[in-house]
Amino acid sequence: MVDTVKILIVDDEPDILDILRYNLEKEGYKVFTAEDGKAGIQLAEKEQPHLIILDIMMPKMDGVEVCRNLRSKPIFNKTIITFLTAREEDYSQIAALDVGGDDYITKPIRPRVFLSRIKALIRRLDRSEEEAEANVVEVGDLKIDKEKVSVIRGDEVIELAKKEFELLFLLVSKPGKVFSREEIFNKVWGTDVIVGNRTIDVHIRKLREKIGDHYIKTIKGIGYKFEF
Amino acid sequence: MVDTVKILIVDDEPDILDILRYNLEKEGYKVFTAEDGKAGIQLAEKEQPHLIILDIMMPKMDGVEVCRNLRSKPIFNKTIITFLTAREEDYSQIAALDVGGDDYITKPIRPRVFLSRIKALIRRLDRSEEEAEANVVEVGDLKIDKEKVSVIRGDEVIELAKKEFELLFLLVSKPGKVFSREEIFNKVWGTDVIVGNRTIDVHIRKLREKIGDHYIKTIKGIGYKFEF
DNA sequence: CTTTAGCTTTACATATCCTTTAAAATTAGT
DNA sequence: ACTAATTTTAAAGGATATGTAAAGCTAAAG
Repeated sequence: MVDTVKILIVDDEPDILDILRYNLEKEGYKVFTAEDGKAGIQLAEKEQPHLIILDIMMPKMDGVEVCRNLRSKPIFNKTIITFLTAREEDYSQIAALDVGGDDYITKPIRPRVFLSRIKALIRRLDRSEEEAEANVVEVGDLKIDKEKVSVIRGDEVIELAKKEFELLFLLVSKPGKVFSREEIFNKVWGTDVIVGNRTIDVHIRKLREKIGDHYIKTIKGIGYKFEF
Repeated sequence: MVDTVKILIVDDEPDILDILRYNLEKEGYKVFTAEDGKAGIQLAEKEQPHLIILDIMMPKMDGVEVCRNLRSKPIFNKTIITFLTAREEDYSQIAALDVGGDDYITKPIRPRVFLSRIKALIRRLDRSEEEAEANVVEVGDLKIDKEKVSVIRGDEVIELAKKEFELLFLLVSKPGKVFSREEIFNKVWGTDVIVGNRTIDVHIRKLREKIGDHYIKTIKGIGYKFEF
């Protein structure tokens, strides 16, 4: 369990910073704020917050760019990053998906909704730190056994290699969600390793070979998703 | 949300029953215990607990058998069943999952770990409401899910190609607003790409084909708008 | 030292999506 | 109602991302 959760907000509008800070501090979070991307990155490096909220539309360096910058550094591999975006502003939210954001929240901000959203994200953080995650995750007719690094379908046990397993586990963590290649690289390989861009495909292929074709679907130009 | 969670423990060692009961009751769960499989099944039928913890190694009827028996009855379809197993006996864990177990917990039991594990399982009970807050934009009878890069109408999932999705997303971002061709080009294709001027029309066509004709309206000589 | 398993790279085949084309249909203006 | 402008539509072409088999590499196991 994390005792005090540190949250960094980066937004060029002071009003937004104020209102978010007020709400988050009321819930007991430790809040840091920055008014532009550059300052945000510096502050993130200094404080290493658990969660970072980035406004997408900012002068100079926009949120997507900040995210890409952060995600390129190993320290921020596991940091939860969420975007703030006005619905009308721009549809550039699409780009945010490719960059490895965990979530996005649309303005106008409704404090109650906002908080419950943030809490859901924090829960995820707690869960991954908890020493006792479940050994078995079930999706559709597959049972995924973390301890055994294997998958069970019906009464058949399928042994997976480590990378294969991690890849599958990532996809399964949010069934239906499309994971971009960039996100997969960041989360499975980590940003400090550089591998050729066909590597993912080959692993996907082996996975499909082992567990069956229909679970993992390709979304051309975007990435892969798991469905059952 | 379930108010009082009922947990049934079946184990032939009274010491284990006591220690688990103590820990679970401390957390506010209602605990039932049985010392052999047969009694366990009877109690399960009477109390219909939310979660059942089965020791694998028991004289007479072992945990796997109990689980198989329970799972054959429709009432226990949704019940969460987890096994207690000594770390050495690997094979039985697999067997346990085959038979419809949801998870297994390895002995020796560490109370803190055990409890957080149980809590994780309990969370599954409530998950449907908890995770419900997906990130979708609803317009009319369409639900547009960015994470899944798909559109849902009724119970039908419509998969869109990347450009189609981006185009639709742009139009939907301001329902009613008329987007000029130029604007669409700039936002969806970007200013550095040059494509022929019929390209948009064709994409619009495919969109209409997939989601239905009436959402996207042509404003001749100007552009397109989304309405519902 | 040899073998093996897992991961990555390479190189070519394939499929899907995007774009273009051109004829048909629609709309607006006179 | 006729003409010109604009959009719709079907079909074909092309580009690019992905699929796939095979081989190379590396580190751990025997």
